[in-house]
Amino acid sequence: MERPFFSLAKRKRVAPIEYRVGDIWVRVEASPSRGMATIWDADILLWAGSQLVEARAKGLKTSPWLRGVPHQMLKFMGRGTRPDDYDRLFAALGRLQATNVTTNIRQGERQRAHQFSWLSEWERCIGRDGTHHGVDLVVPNWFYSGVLESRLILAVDPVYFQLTGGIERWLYRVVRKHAGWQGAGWQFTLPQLHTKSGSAARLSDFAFDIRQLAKRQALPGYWLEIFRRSDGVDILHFTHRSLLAADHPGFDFSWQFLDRRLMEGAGG
DNA sequence: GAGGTTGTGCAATCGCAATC
DNA sequence: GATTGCGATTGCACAACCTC
Repeated sequence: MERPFFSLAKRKRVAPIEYRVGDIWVRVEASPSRGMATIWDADILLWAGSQLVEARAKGLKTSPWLRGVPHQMLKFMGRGTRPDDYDRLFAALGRLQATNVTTNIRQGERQRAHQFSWLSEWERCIGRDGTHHGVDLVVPNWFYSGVLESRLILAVDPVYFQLTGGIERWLYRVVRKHAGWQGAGWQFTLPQLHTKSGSAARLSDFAFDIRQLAKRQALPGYWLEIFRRSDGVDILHFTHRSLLAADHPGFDFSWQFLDRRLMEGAGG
């Protein structure tokens, strides 16, 4: 998810994402009518993954076929339950099904292209009397096996659903993956982050947004700092708050307990 | 000319009260 | 508890301007 698989914009995006770093490449193509799946649409995949993990934990039989109640799905994702929210949920399902991803990530030792949609299919279940019985959806086999075999979906962090900005959400995923429990934290140049994000914004706009996030310390549990390298390139450095020096203004030991609980939840 | 900052448009999202 | 209506707010993308 740290790769540019989703649009970070809330507006409809049709322009494809092209990403290539070293041997790894990703191309995401959107349906002209529906637009590209967004990072908010990806919440549905988190819901699907959590349903599969929960069912397995209860010893229930699982399959790529899932049935969801829209109201419960919206609650899970921390959304409202207004008519607009239901419409957005169905629009999101459409975008996930219509967005086409081609990549060579997760191909093991072989280098070959893998093409897929985020959802194989979905449909609203409406009875003869017009009553709604939820939503049926089928997740792709790679997603299904990835969730059950290799824990593709990490613990669903409630903090994540509270992040409203697309760049915020994406950066939080990057920071959680890379900073983790690294004592010295982790860092990327802003051009690197811009490329990784697939953002349609200009580098200068993107850099401005990142600076604002660092200024606001917008990522819960992590301390963000920006400094300029000798060659003039800006660097974003991030560290888990509980790993900062005790006299550091961003030090907060309480985050250690919260994140440990989340990680234990992920690990089972 | 490149990169940074500010302002604007507009779709998406939110807050809250009312209604079913 | 779930759904609806509506005004307010938010935030992404873009353009214009500024600074170096």
